[in-house]
Amino acid sequence: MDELAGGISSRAVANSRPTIKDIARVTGVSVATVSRALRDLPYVAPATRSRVVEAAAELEYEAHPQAARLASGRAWTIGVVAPQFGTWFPFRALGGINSVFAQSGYDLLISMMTSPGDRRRFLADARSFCRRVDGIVLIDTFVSVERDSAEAFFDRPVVAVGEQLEGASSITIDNRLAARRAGEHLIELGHERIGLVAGPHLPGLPTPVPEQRHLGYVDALRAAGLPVDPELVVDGEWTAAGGAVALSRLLEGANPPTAVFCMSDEMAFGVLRAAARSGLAVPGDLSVIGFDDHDLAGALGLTTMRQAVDEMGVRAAETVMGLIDGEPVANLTWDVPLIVRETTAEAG
Amino acid sequence: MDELAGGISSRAVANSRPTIKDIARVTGVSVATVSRALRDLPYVAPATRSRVVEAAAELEYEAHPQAARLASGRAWTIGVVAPQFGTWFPFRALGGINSVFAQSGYDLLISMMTSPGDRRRFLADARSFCRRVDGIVLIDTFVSVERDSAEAFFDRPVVAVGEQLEGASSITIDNRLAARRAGEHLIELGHERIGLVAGPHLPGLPTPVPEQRHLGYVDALRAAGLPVDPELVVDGEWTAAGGAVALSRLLEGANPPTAVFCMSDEMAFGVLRAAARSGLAVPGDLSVIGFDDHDLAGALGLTTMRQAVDEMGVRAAETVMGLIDGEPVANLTWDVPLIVRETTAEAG
DNA sequence: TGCCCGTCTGTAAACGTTTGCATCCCTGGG
DNA sequence: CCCAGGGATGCAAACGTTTACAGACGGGCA
Repeated sequence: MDELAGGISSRAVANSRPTIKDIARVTGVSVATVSRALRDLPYVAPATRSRVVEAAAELEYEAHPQAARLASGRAWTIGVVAPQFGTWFPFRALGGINSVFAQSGYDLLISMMTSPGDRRRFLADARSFCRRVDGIVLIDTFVSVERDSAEAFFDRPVVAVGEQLEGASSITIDNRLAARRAGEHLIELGHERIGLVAGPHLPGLPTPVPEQRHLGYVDALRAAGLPVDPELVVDGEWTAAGGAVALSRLLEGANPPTAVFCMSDEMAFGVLRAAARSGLAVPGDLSVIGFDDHDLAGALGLTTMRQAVDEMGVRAAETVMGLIDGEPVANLTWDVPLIVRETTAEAG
Repeated sequence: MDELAGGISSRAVANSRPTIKDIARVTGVSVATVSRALRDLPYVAPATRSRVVEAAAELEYEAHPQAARLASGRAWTIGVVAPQFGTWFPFRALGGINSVFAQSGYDLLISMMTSPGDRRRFLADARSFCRRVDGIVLIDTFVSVERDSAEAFFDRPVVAVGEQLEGASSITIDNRLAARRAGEHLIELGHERIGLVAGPHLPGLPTPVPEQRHLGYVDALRAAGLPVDPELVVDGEWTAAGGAVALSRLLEGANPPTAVFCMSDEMAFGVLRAAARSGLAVPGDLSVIGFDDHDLAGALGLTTMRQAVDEMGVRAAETVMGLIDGEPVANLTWDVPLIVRETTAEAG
């Protein structure tokens, strides 16, 4: 305890930096006026304001955020909840979100759910988390599976990325449609046997994403009058290593596919590598299409469905700030364009 | 203004949740005792403590962090400064750091420097940043280039990842030695013409990393009595795309290399792809070694020097907490083991 | 028996802002 | 000339904790 009190940081804090009181004394106005002047509120005479601002600069005044937060009742903090922090998606989204808040005066409070239990635990005592934030961005949290109303549960403005939630704004993509488009691209190239490297359910994360993309894949086949062969659907574990294994399994079949749609780029990278190892030329012998437009997809020439994650993050950040300022709830669907690169070609 | 005051969030806050005062009233003790009981401080009778804890649970009391922060003078927040947030390294480190703080009661305040100007701007007014944190983790910020003392400048405990800084703890790797090891691995396999795909200086980020790794590469060649050919050193832009271009340039030379050392795995991925495109077998015709052990390196079979970024992040987090609690400054050098996979082989 | 000391508890003053309300002054219209 | 009204400012009460300090109480020891 003593150490806590006497540590480096408290000593530094104790070396009392100037407060608005000091500025008030120096300029001869009240603290109220100083506070108003410094925050650009109305009802401050221009002359007074400039005197205050000058004095603040002179004294090297720095506002004390904790005090302001207590007094104003606003946390000036946005909570971000993201799962599987090891993977690419939430990182990118976080980058986009951060770029907005960095300039807005809001801090970010991040709650990352790495292990299966984390999500349940977060949901269990979300209240203390909510207490410290003014708004919440949910990234692929799939709260909607268990609760239908965000308003009541979080008691804060919420924007959900990846799902729709009653009482919350949302930014989603149409997974089913995007997957269908991916399938159609391969079909248009003349492929008739198309493998699907699917991502499984992650333990503790009740995402509907795999189903939706699977349905889209089936939609494409059905619409083209192609048979749907369950042997062509293999689990890729959402990882590159899993993707590699998945392709080998696909190639073991009696009638292997000439094209493969992967539910994520990371799995597609594994497929690409496994193809090279098996001596299959891509796209000569095998066409491959991914999903995400991962950082490395461009450099590796992977044809894919682009999920503009950072842009979605930026929009999510802007949306939650809007909600806080009273804007109405809105649902946004983000486009998922097909990016044709060099891993897909006409069926041989 | 009215909207701000009347918005969703402030209304929610205004619906006053129970405070320690309420607990005090219910249990019939003073707020001081409640505060002590709830924080497990000594000098509280067991019976009293349990009554308080029960009442808190009953009332669904949640502490108000802002108030505690103001009163205690501690921010209960750690600042993390990271550059180039688009790349793999800082993300991973952040994941490691977060995993520690998630359970420690500290929040994270992240300052990401994306554009070249960001770093200068951060350094210019680091004071307001420092003001709101109890300790700082610097990831590859290279403050040491311009300031020599962290203590004086930041006025907070600092741990630097990737550089050493007077008055701060540090977690670094020996870039020169690690690069030398990479070179030696290739030399041991019998290679004599070894290309170097180098990362350039990033604008606004004065890192000594490229030089160090370049020196290590030269060390290895010199120690083996091999000639150092400047034509074998090419810029790979730190990106996969740049790596691909770099390899093509290397192959254009009169006497192309039989092996390539890349200063990052991302560049190595580009090299791998360019090799495949040129019809070069890896490792048959060309050996490739990277640096980092990127998430995808394992799945793609890349031989590399492992930089255990997440572990370094974890250690950095623990270290900064230790500093806050009065532990002395310490410098830690992390090991960079060689991970042999499938992209390096005996020179043909 | 008296004293000291350690445990437990309460009182009240911070912590540094924000903000509702009251006040004063000045200007312009009737 | 008076009064309404709005701009500019000050006063003081929050905001919800933490913590220094002071008492009260009881037990062990001289």
